[in-house]
Amino acid sequence: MNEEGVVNGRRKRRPSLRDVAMRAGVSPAAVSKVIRSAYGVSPAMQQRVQAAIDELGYRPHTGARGMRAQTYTIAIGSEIPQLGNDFFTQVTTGAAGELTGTGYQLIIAPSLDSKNDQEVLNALLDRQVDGIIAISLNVDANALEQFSQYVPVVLIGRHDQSSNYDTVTNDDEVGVDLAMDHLLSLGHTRIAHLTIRVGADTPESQPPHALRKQAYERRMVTSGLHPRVVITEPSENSAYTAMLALLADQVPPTAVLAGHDTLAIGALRAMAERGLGASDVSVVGYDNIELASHPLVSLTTVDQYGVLLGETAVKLLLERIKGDRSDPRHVLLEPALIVRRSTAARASLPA
Amino acid sequence: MNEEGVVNGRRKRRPSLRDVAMRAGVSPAAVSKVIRSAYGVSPAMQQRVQAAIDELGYRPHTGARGMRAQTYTIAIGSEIPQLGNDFFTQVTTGAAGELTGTGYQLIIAPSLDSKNDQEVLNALLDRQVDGIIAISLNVDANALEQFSQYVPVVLIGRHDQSSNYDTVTNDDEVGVDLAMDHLLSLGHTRIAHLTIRVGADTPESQPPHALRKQAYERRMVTSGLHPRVVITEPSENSAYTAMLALLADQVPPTAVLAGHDTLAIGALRAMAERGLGASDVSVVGYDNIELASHPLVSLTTVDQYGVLLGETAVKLLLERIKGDRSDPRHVLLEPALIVRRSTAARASLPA
DNA sequence: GTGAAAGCGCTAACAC
DNA sequence: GTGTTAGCGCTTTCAC
Repeated sequence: MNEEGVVNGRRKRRPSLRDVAMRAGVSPAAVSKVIRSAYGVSPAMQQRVQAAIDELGYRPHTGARGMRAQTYTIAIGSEIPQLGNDFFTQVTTGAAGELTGTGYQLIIAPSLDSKNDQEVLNALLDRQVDGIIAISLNVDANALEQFSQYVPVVLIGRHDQSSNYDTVTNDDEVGVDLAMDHLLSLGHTRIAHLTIRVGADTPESQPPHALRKQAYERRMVTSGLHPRVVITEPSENSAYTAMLALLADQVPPTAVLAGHDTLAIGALRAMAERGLGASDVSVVGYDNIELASHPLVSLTTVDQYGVLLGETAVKLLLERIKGDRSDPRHVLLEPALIVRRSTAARASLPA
Repeated sequence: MNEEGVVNGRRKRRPSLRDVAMRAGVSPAAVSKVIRSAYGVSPAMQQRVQAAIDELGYRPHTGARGMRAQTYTIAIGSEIPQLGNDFFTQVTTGAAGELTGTGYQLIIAPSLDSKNDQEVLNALLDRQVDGIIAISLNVDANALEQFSQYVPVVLIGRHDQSSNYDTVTNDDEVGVDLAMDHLLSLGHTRIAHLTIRVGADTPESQPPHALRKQAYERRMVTSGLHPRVVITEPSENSAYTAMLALLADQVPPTAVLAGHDTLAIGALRAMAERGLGASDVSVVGYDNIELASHPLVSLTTVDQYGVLLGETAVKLLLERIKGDRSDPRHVLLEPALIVRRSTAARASLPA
């Protein structure tokens, strides 16, 4: 079990390109060409080299490669709490799927908290990744402009209008409209919006929650209704508390549009405690997290198609990496409304 | 916005150690010593070099570093579906926390499916990571022995008894005993075990689900009861279907011990549809995923303390990396039972 | 089509 | 204490 293995902590060296060249009796340059399947190698040479590679079990050293060329590594930067988010898994699945067979390896660089978000991107630059996908990172547009000078960057979920990096987002306006259409058609008029505080952002960096709020307000006004926005912390518990307050109001809403599913689920909990159902107060979320589909929750919500977002992000990166494109793309994908049991026609009891 | 920026796809080069040396008017070796805070640098030298580093915004090139020394990168290898698992997030949080301030960066290398699990580890070797934490990967003990000849490896959640790599696991036997104690004390006797198929493993590689099943069977037998094992696919939906079948049985169980929380939650869904509660059939899960604590679910479950597992794994890796240790460690941590509302005393209705 | 040689950015061994 | 040198593993001219 230990022959040639680890001897008092000293570790094995892997065969290098030189080793392969010597074994095959050819030059290092020839081997390099073969592993890159570059032009100018005879079939015979290809054979000999490949044989040596197989015999030695040779694999290229990514770090060394990265010094002259690429590392064949695409990275997703995100915060650790996001990892548990179903939306994140969807994006990752899409990205990994799109990369299969390309020779690129996907890695995820998690940041412990928002203070380290920028540092994580730096760590990726240090490691010479070929492309970066950033998701819900607390990094402003200026910093992203800087990063994108060194490596192609795609931002997911934010509507920045940068000329140096690309963005892929769902169309929050459409998503909100779908949700509002649904609630209005069910006869609701007192529709409140539960959302989170959004930092003072430049117009460059439009976080989704700001857009959703604007879309909500616009739609309420054009429908001749009064917007009612409730700000809460981004936790289920805060939403729960906020909803309790709303329900205790003199004129409580008959429907709630939540900024995202976690808030919606907090609201549902408050309703459950008060013994209220969907015909009393209808609730719509945003994101279609896994819990939303659970029969005990059954939340009507907007699905952003995370897998598609991930696939698209990778496509954009590969275009830039190959040099096929240098002008920015800002892709907007259509979301869909998933109707479940948390919404129902308005009960015609009170005025 | 574009001065010195990206010009038709060509990207900026970052300052190198040489650039810093020239700027400070010293030798590259001196700069190298400063950034590694090695011995033999005068305070004056340290000052000059640091100033140049700050002015240029210099950061070391990880790939180049890795050619002679380390990459200061620790990697977690896992399958994508696991990312959404709260247990995974816990482990990652623990690992990242333990690494803060050490200069090491944590990355996650996700494998799209179990066929690629070994390939992901190879990709990490190619990238010269300094240590690997493997979680629920479909890689046998032999392969891990091979990998651990090149880089320190810690396996989480499996009870392999390798002499070359370390393991950190919760004590599945204790966990099952805690759950069984609880169910037995509530008066349950017809206790079924819902679990997933486990590959034909060598005795070397004991996957947790095999151990949990064995512990369950042993405990049933020593209690004079008949074990009843139901195998299902590892999805909530399969568990749901399996549970429906169980409930339709002539003599349905009064309690179910699930191999993990997702199975338990599937079982709960089946019960909810049949209008059954905890006093009809009590359900215990394993892992304490976030959803388990949700008031609408409230699942009694075994908590493996994922954060602690992650911290421990990193400690073991750092010991090996520093060369402090070369003999294997196999750490077993005590889990705890979290009692919630999915378990209750057995209703004394039917015989 | 193939090989020799230089160099990517860094560290380690050794002069000074 | 500081600088010089060689070389890690690879790619890339550029001769041949």
